[in-house]
Amino acid sequence: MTTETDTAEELLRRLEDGGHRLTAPRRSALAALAQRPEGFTVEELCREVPWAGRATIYRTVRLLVRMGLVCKLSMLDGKPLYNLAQAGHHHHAICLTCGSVADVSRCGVDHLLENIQLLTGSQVMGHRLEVYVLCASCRATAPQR
Amino acid sequence: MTTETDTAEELLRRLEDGGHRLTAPRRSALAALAQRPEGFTVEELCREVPWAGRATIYRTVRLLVRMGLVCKLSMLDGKPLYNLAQAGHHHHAICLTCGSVADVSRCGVDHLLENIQLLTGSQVMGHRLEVYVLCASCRATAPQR
DNA sequence: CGCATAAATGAGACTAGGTGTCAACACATG
DNA sequence: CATGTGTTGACACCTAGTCTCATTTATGCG
Ligand SMILES: [Zn+2]
Ligand SMILES: [Zn+2]
Ligand SMILES: [Zn+2]
Ligand SMILES: [Zn+2]
Repeated sequence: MTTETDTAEELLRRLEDGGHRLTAPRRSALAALAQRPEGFTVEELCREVPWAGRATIYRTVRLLVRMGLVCKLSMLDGKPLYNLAQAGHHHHAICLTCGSVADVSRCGVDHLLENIQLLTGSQVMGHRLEVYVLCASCRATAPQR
Repeated sequence: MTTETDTAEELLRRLEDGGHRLTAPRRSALAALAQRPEGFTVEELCREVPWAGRATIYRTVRLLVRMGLVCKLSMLDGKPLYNLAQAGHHHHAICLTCGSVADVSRCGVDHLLENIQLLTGSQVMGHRLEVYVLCASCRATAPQR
């Protein structure tokens, strides 16, 4: 299985492959980030790596998002949340109670997008789908009342 | 056909029905809002009704969102955009060029949501689907290069 | 109508989330 | 070693939004 350290190493490798330098602040940010499979905010990272500049952390996360290594998603109220990206196009099932994020790989909206294109004459450029759930373990600990 | 004034009147009526007072700032905010079928930001409303307090405008929009009369949606970068709600559950096709918002009533993701529920054991509580498009008129004026 | 009172307002402080600037620094390369 | 590009961090600044609290106002009741 993949450990958090492996994940951080992998991210570092990808950064390097992309022609980016592996600096101390980046290593720390990636290490902190890799330990949070449940999703994170940039401010949380800043608090976990206080000796690195806030702007640097934001720049690092933005870089990772642009490289497709991290996803920026949107909670129901619009608040942003980040998480490590799985490969390829996917959507997110976010638990409203514990905040865990499950990636949903199979995209079932292609048909809807085609319809929109046909009906409105518009060209679909992108889409965002977030599903807000009560995850299995949260259902177990706090059953439906 | 429905004019902007009709729209504002309708919103006022809905507010009143909900037990809310019809104050001058609310009337102005609704009037401004009704003139923007293409979607708006709260800051824009504030600029259009400068003699009403900023907090009041935010409170009014929040009220309308909670009453389901206005939708808060999310651009690709996460920036919020508001628009008048059509009836019932729907999604949004947002033009990246002109910012117009087309409501998409028929929801095609039910099947996907069912799958998520079955596969992960989680209970789907809500979802958000935004489609980013190049609308028909924007395609016409700035054709695909 | 007049009044009580709860709802609503507005000024302004505050927060989260994020970008832009710029001088200083770190490296790699010739 | 010189030079140039990538990166950093302090800090100012921005949008979006909430909170407080003293003051005002809409509305229902007598
Ligand atoms: Zn959960
Ligand atoms: Zn998709
Ligand atoms: Zn358009
Ligand atoms: Zn839907």
